[in-house]
Amino acid sequence: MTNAEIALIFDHVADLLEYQGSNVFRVRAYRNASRLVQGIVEPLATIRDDPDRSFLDLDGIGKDLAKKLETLLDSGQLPMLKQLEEEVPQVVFDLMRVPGLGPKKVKLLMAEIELESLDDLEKACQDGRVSLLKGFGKKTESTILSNIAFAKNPENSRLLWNEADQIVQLVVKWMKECKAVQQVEAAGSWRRGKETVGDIDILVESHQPSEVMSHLVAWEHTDQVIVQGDTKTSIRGPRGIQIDMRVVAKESFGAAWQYFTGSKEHNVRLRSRAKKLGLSINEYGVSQLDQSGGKIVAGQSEKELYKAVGLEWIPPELRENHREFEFAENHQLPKLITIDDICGDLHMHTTATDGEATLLEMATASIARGLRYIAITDHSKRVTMARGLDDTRLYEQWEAIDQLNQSLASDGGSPLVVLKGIEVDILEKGGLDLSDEVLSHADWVVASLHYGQQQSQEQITGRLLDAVCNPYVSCIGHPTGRLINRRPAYKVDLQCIINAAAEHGTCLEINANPWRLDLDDRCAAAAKEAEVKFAISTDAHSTIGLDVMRCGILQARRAGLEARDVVNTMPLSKLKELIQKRH
DNA sequence: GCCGTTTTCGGCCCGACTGTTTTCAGTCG
Repeated sequence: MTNAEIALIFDHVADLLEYQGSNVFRVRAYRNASRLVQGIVEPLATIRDDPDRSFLDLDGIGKDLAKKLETLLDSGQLPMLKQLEEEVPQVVFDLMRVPGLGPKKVKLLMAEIELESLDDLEKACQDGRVSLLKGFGKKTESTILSNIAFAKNPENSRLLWNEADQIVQLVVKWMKECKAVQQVEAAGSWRRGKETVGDIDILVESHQPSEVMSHLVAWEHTDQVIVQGDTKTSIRGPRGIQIDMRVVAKESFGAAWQYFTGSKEHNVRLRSRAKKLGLSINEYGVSQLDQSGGKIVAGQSEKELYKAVGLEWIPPELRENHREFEFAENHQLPKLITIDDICGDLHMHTTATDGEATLLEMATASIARGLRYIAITDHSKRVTMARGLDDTRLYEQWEAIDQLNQSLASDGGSPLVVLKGIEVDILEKGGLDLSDEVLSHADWVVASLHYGQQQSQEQITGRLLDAVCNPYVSCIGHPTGRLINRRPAYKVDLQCIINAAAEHGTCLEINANPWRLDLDDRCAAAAKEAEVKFAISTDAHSTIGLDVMRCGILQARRAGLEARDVVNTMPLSKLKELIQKRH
């Protein structure tokens, strides 16, 4: 039983308990446990089998949950879940996912109306049967109806970060045009750089909140007003995404920005920390709990808010209640990598295979973006769909690269060095698509797995391990193969790959393509722990594709990576030394 | 269900908005 499966089970238990009206803190304990387990890369069985370790050492796991973990690992089942599932009909889960319906309302609906599907509820609303129930009215009924329609549309899922970013830029620009607005910042999961964004949070400083609200509502992209109050307004904007806006005064801006950035778990932890210090934090500021009558002691900036509870300012990308509090307390926060640290890009394609731009165009675009070196890594021959390169065509490309480098250098002062690379395919039967002899002449070799993704964990791990151990392989490309919202990762024992990469000095890639972004943050954090080095690469198939580097940077920051963890922050001379050392 | 240099029992973050209530519960973030 994998960690992900266990996490899912705990989350499911939490849903069921919540529906049954169980103690909210008990529900939270299961949710916390689910999150915790999800964040652990090594299999839980490893912890169980280690005599020096115990589940009880995990923060949030007590006697009961430790026992349940054992049961799950031993039997693959949880008797408690079986019991709960018998008590709660399946349709409840669909109902709970409708915005505006929580456990209480769902329970009442289930008790009063015979419901076996979401369609049944839709019909009941249309017939006016829902508005007759106690606590429901005409307004609630029509809200439910439109929310069901919204939930049914598969287009309305979470947006990729860069898709959300485009909308963020639009709405921020619009709000800045409002005269009543002093300051605008985006917050939420967009600011934390999450892979996907469910809604957009915008914070505004103003003395005239109602004018600010009207301005948002009047936006050409506003499809629907969900709520509109004195300090808070929510609308549905482009692509159905919900945009929440809060308006505060200057003295509360930092506190509100912190609150609105989240994550929820980070905020809960922060506020309970404040409480222990005799302080209370809300979105208006930090106040004293004692007899001073709630005197505000901080709130204008995030920095002073964190300082008030004895912490260094924590970068948004780390605010997930993982280890950031421990780091901030001990002045051990990582100095997170920034886009300005990047000197090169070590994974991109050209028209020689499935890229849209020529070698020269990619080089020119890279110079324009301030890069000092790039590696051209087209596909190898196994990737027939992309017209992958065989030995002959690869050598031809390398000759062209030599010539390009010469002409770049002859222009006086070489702005860019192009490395001779290849994205060599990791074959289904094991081994690589090109010989060691050929690979030994490359400057940079990315080894990636594209075929046989349905194989067993043993097979896939074995194939990747062979590649990691090959001295001519510089880096493993997109190490899990997942496509966000489209395709899950292939089955691979990543901890095993990480350990081998650390031992052999092979880099692991953080693929900056917003659909990929693997290694993800938790796996990258585990790899950093093992002292693995990373390459953050765009895998660009066009000149525009080079611009996704910032998405990769965000993922790296979420993993707590620093410039020194990432090889393409190095000057070329040092990078070459590193590659030579492996051969 | 977890947790403890103020606690092994009694806490567990805090506030806005809506609809339907006639003072607030439910939901959301």
